[in-house]
Amino acid sequence: MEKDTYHHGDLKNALINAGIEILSQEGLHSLSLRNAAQKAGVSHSAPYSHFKDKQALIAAISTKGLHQLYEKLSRVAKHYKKQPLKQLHEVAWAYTEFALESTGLFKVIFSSAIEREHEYPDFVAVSHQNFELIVEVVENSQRAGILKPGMSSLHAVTTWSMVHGFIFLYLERQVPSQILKKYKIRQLLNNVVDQFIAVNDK
Amino acid sequence: MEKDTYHHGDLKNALINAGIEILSQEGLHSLSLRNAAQKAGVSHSAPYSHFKDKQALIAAISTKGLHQLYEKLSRVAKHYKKQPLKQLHEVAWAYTEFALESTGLFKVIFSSAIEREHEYPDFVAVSHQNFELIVEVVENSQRAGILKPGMSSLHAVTTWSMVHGFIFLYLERQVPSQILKKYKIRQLLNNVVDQFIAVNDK
DNA sequence: TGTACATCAGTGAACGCGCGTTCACTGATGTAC
DNA sequence: TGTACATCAGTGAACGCGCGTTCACTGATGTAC
Repeated sequence: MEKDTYHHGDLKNALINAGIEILSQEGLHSLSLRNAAQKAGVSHSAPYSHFKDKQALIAAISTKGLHQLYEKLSRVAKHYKKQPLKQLHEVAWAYTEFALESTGLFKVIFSSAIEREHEYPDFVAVSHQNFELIVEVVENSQRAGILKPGMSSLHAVTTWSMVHGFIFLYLERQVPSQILKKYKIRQLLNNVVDQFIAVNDK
Repeated sequence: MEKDTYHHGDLKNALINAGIEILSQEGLHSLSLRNAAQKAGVSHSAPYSHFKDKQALIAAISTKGLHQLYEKLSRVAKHYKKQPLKQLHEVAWAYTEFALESTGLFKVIFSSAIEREHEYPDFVAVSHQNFELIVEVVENSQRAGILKPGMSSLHAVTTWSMVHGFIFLYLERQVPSQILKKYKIRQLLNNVVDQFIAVNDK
């Protein structure tokens, strides 16, 4: 974060990382070009040498965040490939962990803060990558008889909805406190996923 | 919205309604005290006669919105009480409809925009009311064998997560466009709910 | 190797904007007599 | 019924704030000769 020379050298990445830090520490409401510039140790107009406008910085931050999420999810998915039920649980948990660790980043990624998506093809690409990963996990579960058969992309929307909805309600403090007192978040998530596993109902 | 007298008469409610209108038409980013005051045809400092600060207006708006949601959901729940499967589908649909019709209001309600919840007991109360309604629908389905048995409040969190997550992903334009091209939102929601109905797997 | 120069990343002053909030005020209302 | 007065809802000027964005500039860098 310190600055020795007039030319920063890697200001573009420094601004992206500053933005991610701001999101983690203070939240979306504090994310501004001026704030990111300050955190990168640079004047408030310097970002314009690297980003067209605020949207462009947000797009870069979201893209990097989505890549991080994809890395995390695909690592877990790969590791548990042979155990579909465990894979489903662990990928869902990894998604939840990411949201808990990088709440501000997670929120901005899925907040449609990017208004003109088509101007940021990298973002769209990694977005698809993530969805395809969910589809693969769902198909793996379907093959193992853990999830009902059927169009996997539709089931992927459902599975994603469930996990995403849960973590969102949790982050927004909508889960009743008497439930939070009794259960850890991991237990709640397991319960959510288990409820979803339809076929081999005990 | 017009003003004939120096004293407005019912400015408090007028401001709440103005806020709701702003949320519907322009979204959360446009909701400000000054904007609401202008929409109510009153000077920008008039709101301070009725609300302590911006938080208080947001709390009042959220509370009214949650009441509206509760009215809608409970009407539907009551109507389909004798058909638990249909009840589950229709309540989920009513929730979705509310989010589609009053997107900005829906988002602000579930955005933890209220920072000091305990200062707004009415909000907390109607929030619980809504959750209890979900619990009742879940219990009704459990009695009919449509949902697995188990602690209904936990299952309610799951059910809510699923519907909430789906509509949130939809509103934030996260559902892949190739899926949106093929299916109407009502079909997608039905698919989500059906996937969730575990026991009587065809 | 040394110098002239083009490039362009980063600076800092300036702009206009909308915001939340305060404060001394004004004027409509309703009540006490 | 008519008047004096307290109340308090609503006004408008003012404050300080952070923001995105522009623009003429400066100074570090690397390349052509």
